[in-house]
Amino acid sequence: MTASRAINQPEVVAPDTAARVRAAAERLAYVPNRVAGGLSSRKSHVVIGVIPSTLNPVFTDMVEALRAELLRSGYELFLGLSDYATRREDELLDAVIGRRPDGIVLTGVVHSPELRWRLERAHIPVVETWDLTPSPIDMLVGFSNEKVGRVAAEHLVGAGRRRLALVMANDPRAQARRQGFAAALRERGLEAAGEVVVRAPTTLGMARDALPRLLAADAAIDAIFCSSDQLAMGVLYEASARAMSVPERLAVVGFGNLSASAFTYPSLTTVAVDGQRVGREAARMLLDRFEGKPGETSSRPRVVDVGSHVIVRESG
Amino acid sequence: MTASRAINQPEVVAPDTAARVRAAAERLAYVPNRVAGGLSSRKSHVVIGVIPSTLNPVFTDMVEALRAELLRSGYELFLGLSDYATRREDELLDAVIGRRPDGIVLTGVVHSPELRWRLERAHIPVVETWDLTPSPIDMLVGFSNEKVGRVAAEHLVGAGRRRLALVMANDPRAQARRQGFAAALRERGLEAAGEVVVRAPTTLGMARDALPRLLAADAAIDAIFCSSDQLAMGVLYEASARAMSVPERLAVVGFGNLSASAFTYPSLTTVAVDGQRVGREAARMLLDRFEGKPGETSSRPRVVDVGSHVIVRESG
DNA sequence: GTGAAAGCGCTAACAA
DNA sequence: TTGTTAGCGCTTTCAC
Repeated sequence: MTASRAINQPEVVAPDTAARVRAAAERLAYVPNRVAGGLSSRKSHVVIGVIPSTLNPVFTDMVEALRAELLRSGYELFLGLSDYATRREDELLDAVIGRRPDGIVLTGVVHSPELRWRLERAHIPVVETWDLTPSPIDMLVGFSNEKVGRVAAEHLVGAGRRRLALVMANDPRAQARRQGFAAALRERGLEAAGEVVVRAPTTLGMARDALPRLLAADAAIDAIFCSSDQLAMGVLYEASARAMSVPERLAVVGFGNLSASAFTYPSLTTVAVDGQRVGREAARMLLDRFEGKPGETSSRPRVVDVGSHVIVRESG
Repeated sequence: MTASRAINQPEVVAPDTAARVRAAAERLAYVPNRVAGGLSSRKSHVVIGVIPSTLNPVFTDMVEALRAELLRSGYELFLGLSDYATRREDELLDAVIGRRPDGIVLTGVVHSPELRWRLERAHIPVVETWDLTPSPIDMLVGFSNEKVGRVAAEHLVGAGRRRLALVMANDPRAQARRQGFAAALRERGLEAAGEVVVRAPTTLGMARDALPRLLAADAAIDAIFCSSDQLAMGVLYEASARAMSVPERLAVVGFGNLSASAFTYPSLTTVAVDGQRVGREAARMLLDRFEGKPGETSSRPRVVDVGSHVIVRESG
């Protein structure tokens, strides 16, 4: 017990006792077993984040900010990969909950009912991210994907485009963006001039293939909205290969504002979300909860909408 | 105890007993506490992978293959981010070892001496990846970064290029590629016509900035080798913006063969490594070790060199 | 400032 | 097929 104290709160132990413990620990290359510690104290100092795939760089800013913020308060972040598959997410979260992390950060708000029920019963603080819903499991930091689609449509129509096409991934959040885009067009008496849906995880190549298909259906399309900057880059490359000038002949708008998007040529117009803020807010919500005395209601709101906005660059 | 068995090995329990346990578990939304289970059985069924950053997509294939292969044998993969910083890696690994995972997968072979000592003492199987070293901590699946640089230089010189420049990240593996490149040039009586070193984690923008700097130092450079495809894409964009034709005026070669690299325009010549194989081999080495009876020597070699090769595409 | 007792939730080992 | 005992490595609590 004295050894435990010497390591975790050296100040309450006599200096020479502490020194002796330290020396022994050093000699034995002792690494505390935090599994046992966590089991006993019911505190793991671990948060597990679940993202669909490391392939998608759109989550990078969120993850890095989340990690940095948690770290400052002595929490470690580990990542699980759900592979864009609901079944896989269920399995993964069984493992995650079973590990009793102090907090869980999820991407997306669409989960199986069983998962939801388990998460609620587990009494582990959960932050859902990257989308909005009227019925979050617990806490939520997101934005309206539907609005992202609307904003993109409004921007393109406002810029005089009339034959607008879509290249969309098939994940639920991308589909929400699609819906918003279509709704905004309808309100203006327009409709989409074409659409290609690609399967997540997406690649640049899928987007390159999409352009000729859209053109075959309607050779006069003058704008394309893609569900991610990655897809938009693919369209940009294909346009370049076909010597279709962007933005004169074709406007291209993406989503996510990847760190690369400002530096493509032409640079990419995109609907941006402040990923760092998502990560930071999520971390703070969790940290608030960790510190809160039981029964005390936190001052921090449990739902934050970080919004989104168009960043106009050269591509449209 | 019967409940424990009913959940973990239902076949050894009377059918109706098992059914009653299942029903109760269902009703209570019981999720086994794998922390306690792991503490007791000394088996966590978790492997922790440490990568520098989710930002760098070069590790994606490795991570996905590693995850898939482990999953098939009932192991879960979690990821920790080391941020390209040795100090951070030390802290992170204290947390990792403290969690007593069944295995650890590291990227890179350069670690602090204390870390090495701790890892050895912890008796947790460790696979280092993405590089070679004569003195691995335990197991190793990698390739020679030095050779990657050589191969790139040989390819470019073989293609008639004579004024070769470099855009390199400052991480140890990129620096090894640089050394190999320089050595191969020296052996041919050449030397690098310019070099820009950028700080990891790198961005496309850094590479765009690098091109004018190289050109200012030597306007006649005819080839650039970049330490990653990401940087190479930045150079490609900048060349495009300056209307420098690639590959006629300037050859560009990257490293990593990102999924995007085949689909850029012009498509990117790169030195490729089979990341999936790295992940698969690492997983199998670990699984072999997990299954091995103590004292039994595994049949699988402890060091695998997966090699690297040039993929010639349009950019050079 | 130090220590002894109990227990976190589970499983290994052995007994019935 | 089921149950009992002990203990994984630590922290909580309380006594000294």
